[in-house]
Amino acid sequence: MERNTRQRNAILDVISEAGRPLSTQEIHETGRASVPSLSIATVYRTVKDLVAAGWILPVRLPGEADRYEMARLDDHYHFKCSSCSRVFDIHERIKKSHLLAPRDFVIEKYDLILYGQCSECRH
Amino acid sequence: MERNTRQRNAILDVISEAGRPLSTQEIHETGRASVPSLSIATVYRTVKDLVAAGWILPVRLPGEADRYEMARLDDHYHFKCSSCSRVFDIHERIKKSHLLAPRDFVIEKYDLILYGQCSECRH
DNA sequence: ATGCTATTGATAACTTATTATCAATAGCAC
DNA sequence: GTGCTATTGATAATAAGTTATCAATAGCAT
Repeated sequence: MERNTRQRNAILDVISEAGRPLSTQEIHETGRASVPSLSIATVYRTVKDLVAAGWILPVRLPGEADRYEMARLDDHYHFKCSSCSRVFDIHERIKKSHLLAPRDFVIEKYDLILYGQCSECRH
Repeated sequence: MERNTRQRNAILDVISEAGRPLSTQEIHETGRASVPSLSIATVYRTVKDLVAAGWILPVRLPGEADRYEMARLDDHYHFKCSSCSRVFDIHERIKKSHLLAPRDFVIEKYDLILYGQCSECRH
């Protein structure tokens, strides 16, 4: 990541303006608006570099390819719309004391994923 | 699933006695104790049939192959041990009212996955 | 016990996501 | 503007999990 290319700028712009985790396909399609020649290979390469550099984080859902979003410090979880397949960030607080396991298990972290209809699809 | 074979009995026995979701590898390895010739192809075929018949359910974790457990009616969630990679069922109750999303989102279901050290690995 | 055929075991083929390859292109220091 | 070389685009290759193929085997009805 030594040079400042149109492709990299486009990819980081797409991710930072999305406000939700994007798949490599979504990044590719949206990025082509500003760089029509953008290759899926470049998306994968750049995403990999951005993760390594700590700018973005992978969002993993069961049975699905990774999505990516800007690295944030506040913890949050995710909502996947069953209709449009888009994933949204949920910033509502959840009390960790409600996440229970048997007393002899030590909880280090958790993943909470909600599924349902997003505001645009629920009609 | 017309005939009652040693392989199918072994596979269903392994899953029903495990008490936790098993990967196809775990089913294969454990099943070989009773049917040494058991093929991984038979494991996949039988698991597929058992899911279709409603006897077992797939348990999906982010970035991992499906595991399988007996179909149960009570809802529960899962705990994955970061050390031994085994997944356990957690039957502690969680109040759904604590799972929040923006008011214009409709929640249909959720997945909660805890990660940490199981009782055997926490030492 | 026999015969039909569902099932099995071994392995090739496939799938989907991701990475590697390499000639052509384009940042950027000069 | 030049030249060096990092980066790109197109595509082949890879990886891991799962499914298909097919001859050999083994349930089970008779």
